[in-house]
Amino acid sequence: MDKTYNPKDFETDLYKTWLDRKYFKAQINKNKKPFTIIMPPPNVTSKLHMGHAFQQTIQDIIIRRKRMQGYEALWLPGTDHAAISTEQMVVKKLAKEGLTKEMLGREKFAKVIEEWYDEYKNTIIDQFKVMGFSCDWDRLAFTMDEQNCRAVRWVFVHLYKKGWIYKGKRIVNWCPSCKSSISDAEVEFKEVPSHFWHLRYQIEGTNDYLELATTRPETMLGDTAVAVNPKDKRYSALVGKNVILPILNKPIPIIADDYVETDFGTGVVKITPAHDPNDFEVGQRHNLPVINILNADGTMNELAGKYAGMSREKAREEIVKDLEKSGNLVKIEDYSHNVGHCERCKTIIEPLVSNQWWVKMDELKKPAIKVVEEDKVHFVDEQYKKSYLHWMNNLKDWCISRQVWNGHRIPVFTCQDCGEVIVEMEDPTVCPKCGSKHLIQDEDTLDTWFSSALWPLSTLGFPDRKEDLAYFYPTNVLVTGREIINLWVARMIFSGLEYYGDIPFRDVVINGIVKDAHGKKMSKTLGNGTDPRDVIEKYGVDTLRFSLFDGISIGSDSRFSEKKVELSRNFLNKIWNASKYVLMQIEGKEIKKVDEVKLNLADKWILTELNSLIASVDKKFDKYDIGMAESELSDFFWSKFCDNYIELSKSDMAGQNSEATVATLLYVLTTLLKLLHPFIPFITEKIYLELPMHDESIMISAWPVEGKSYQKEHDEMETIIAIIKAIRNARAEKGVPDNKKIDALISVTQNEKLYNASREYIKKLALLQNLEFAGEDKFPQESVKLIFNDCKIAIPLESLVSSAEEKARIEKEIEKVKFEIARSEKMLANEGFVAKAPQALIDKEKEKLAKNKELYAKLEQDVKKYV
RNA sequence: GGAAGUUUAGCUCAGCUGGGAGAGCAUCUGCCUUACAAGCAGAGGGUCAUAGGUUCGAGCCCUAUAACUUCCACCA
Repeated sequence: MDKTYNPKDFETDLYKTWLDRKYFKAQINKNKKPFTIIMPPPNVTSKLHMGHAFQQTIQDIIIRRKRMQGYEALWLPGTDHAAISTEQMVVKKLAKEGLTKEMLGREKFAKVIEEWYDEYKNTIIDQFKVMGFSCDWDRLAFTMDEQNCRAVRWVFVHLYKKGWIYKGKRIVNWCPSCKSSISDAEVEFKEVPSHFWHLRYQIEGTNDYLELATTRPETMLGDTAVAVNPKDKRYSALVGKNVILPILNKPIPIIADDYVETDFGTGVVKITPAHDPNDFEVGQRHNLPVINILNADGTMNELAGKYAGMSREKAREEIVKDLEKSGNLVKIEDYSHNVGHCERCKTIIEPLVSNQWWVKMDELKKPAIKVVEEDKVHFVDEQYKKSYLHWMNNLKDWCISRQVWNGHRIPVFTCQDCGEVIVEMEDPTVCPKCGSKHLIQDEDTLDTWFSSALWPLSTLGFPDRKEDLAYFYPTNVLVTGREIINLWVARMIFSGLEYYGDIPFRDVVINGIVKDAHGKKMSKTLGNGTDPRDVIEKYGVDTLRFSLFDGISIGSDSRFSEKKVELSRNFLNKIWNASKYVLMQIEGKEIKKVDEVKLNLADKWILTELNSLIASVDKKFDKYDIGMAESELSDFFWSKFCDNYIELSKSDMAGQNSEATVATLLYVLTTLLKLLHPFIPFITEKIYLELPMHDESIMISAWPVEGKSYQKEHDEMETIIAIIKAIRNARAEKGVPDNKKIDALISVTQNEKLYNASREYIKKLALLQNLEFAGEDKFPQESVKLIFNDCKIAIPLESLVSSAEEKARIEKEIEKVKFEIARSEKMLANEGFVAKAPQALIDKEKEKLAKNKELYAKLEQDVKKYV
């Protein structure tokens, strides 16, 4: 083994070996239980960032443990085609060459997109491989691959025939920059400082005016009514009359509708059905005309008269000016309000009426609500269950058409001759009704989430192959971010239920966000992100992986800092060195198993500790509490194994029974490496392969289970460790430097055998030259005396200890014990406590009291000698 | 506007169905002890956000308040 830990030397090679030996492969195996995770597909064009490193490593940790536990563990990877953002990037690239997608036409454009995907497809995957992810790469899927296209087509046809997909005019969120509709879930609301423009519309046939306020004055061109609340007495006489719309000088009706609040603004609302979702509904109720005044790119259209062709911003300016000129602008107030922005390009969303494809949600959502209510799909963090249900219960129909070219094209064909609409699995060549060959496919493509919703199904072969589905589906756990619970998780749930008849996954783990050292979200624009690739370059993959999980809970946001990376590096270095030490100790020795040797006290202690560790780590894993599992492992490794056991074992190695120590060292180290393997796969494999008695790889070795425990010896060893600590403490307090070995005397009142067996442990760890057994009468006056329940220890320190000092020290000790006794007595004297506290607790308290009283008596006796 | 989460040592966070406040880092002290100075040993450091309440007993349960974070809705 190399002298220093240098991950660069072996990480890449080990991964190659795992790939060559096909350890990540999973296939139907009737002798094993399956355990499946489908990877949330990153965008094809993305590069590894901290979010991926964190979220995907969670899955790798889970799947590696399950594989070791003997499950047929499948982690199925894939990438997403990210239709709109890719299209935007490609369009931008084309623009540099002076081209537009229209110049290329649909077919050629699709080719350019494909080339783009081909170019980027492997970058993210390669980086996932560097991370050590144990995915079954042979199953690598893509949301635009053939299987997905088949699944999308099947589902579209299925829903269409059921009558759950329909085309309809509705208000959509229109992004003038993407030139497409986007779903509600893709709109981000941000508080924007703006104004309230107070306008006045003249009441027809009078010189009176109605005053109303608006945040979007330019939409007045599309006004087809003004509305008041039917109960509002101020205006009730006016309902049914008309007002004159300024600029256009045309009459529009005054209507009454409950939607208007009497106490907000002036209680009068202008109604623009084409450009506001609420106004649209009001318009429907009152049969108002719908006047769309915008083009797809956000400029004003021909219905805007003299403003046609202006941008919406420019039009607003001009209209306000004109209203002011005509005296119809009453005042302008500052007003800050929430404005919808496109999640992708941050452009302000323009609500407008258009003809789109929709999925009816009323029936789809019902079973999807039920399975979550009944915890068949279990949100590991309960709070997300609530928010999921809230969202689902208020779910409206889903707008699935997008006006971009990239993506799954809507498979609806219309016969140009007879108007027949054809929706089938295969593209039609002739109209089945009239035989015409004049068929035209719908121009739109589907929302990316339409295909993502089918991900757990399509990746396993839906709708064609059923064997993998039968074995690996439902998958066990989905690990994803909270921002896509509604966009994605919810849609996978109703999709799985409707199209395959079963839930897509049992557990949903929502992971937090990795923030920077100051708790700020890592973002490209702020430039505060740490690039995981830099960390890997400098410290290796294991270090990065480890640093992401140390002491965090995966559901809450965590902070990442180089400091944490260094701490992780230190721990991995510790593992390396401890392993090096173990290898040195066992070299050339005959190696037996722990159940074949006569174990020493320290061996029994660490084996017992190890058993509780295994139990506790398993428990944490099963709760997906993997950050805590990791810290517990590193605590154990560093403090219990290295600082305690290895140090204790040094004296046993020098003694008669070193074969037990050798066996225990190897067994404990091997077990710890296995437990740590899911977190840090490379270093654990590297060391594992250096150890004797290993299998062909740690990643396919058996996950540890609890062995035999030795509670009595364990507790005895704990006593000895406490004594060692007390001596060390006394040394430090008296200023004895560690490089000075001293002598000590021990007087044992009971369990002499234990102290005989532990003498070397105490000497070695408390840095003693000699530890003599002697009667208390032999204790020199000038010494530090430590009193325990079954022994007393004297450390003669000559000039370092004066009687007065030592007396003061013991008196301090007495005070402490007195305090303890008082505390116990007070508790036990409390009638309420004795009456209501659990018996076990009362007994424990009584026992403590007795022990402390005994100790107190001894200390009192001792302190008298100093009078 | 509605909801959720967080608030514990200087920093990052643990703290189980209520039963003596924990770890790591940082700080201070002593050690290059033959695996490791990226290390070892020891020490100091907290009114558990605030105010009430329930209880024999509250970091934990209840109510209110404050600060930060997030999600949902989108009233012109």
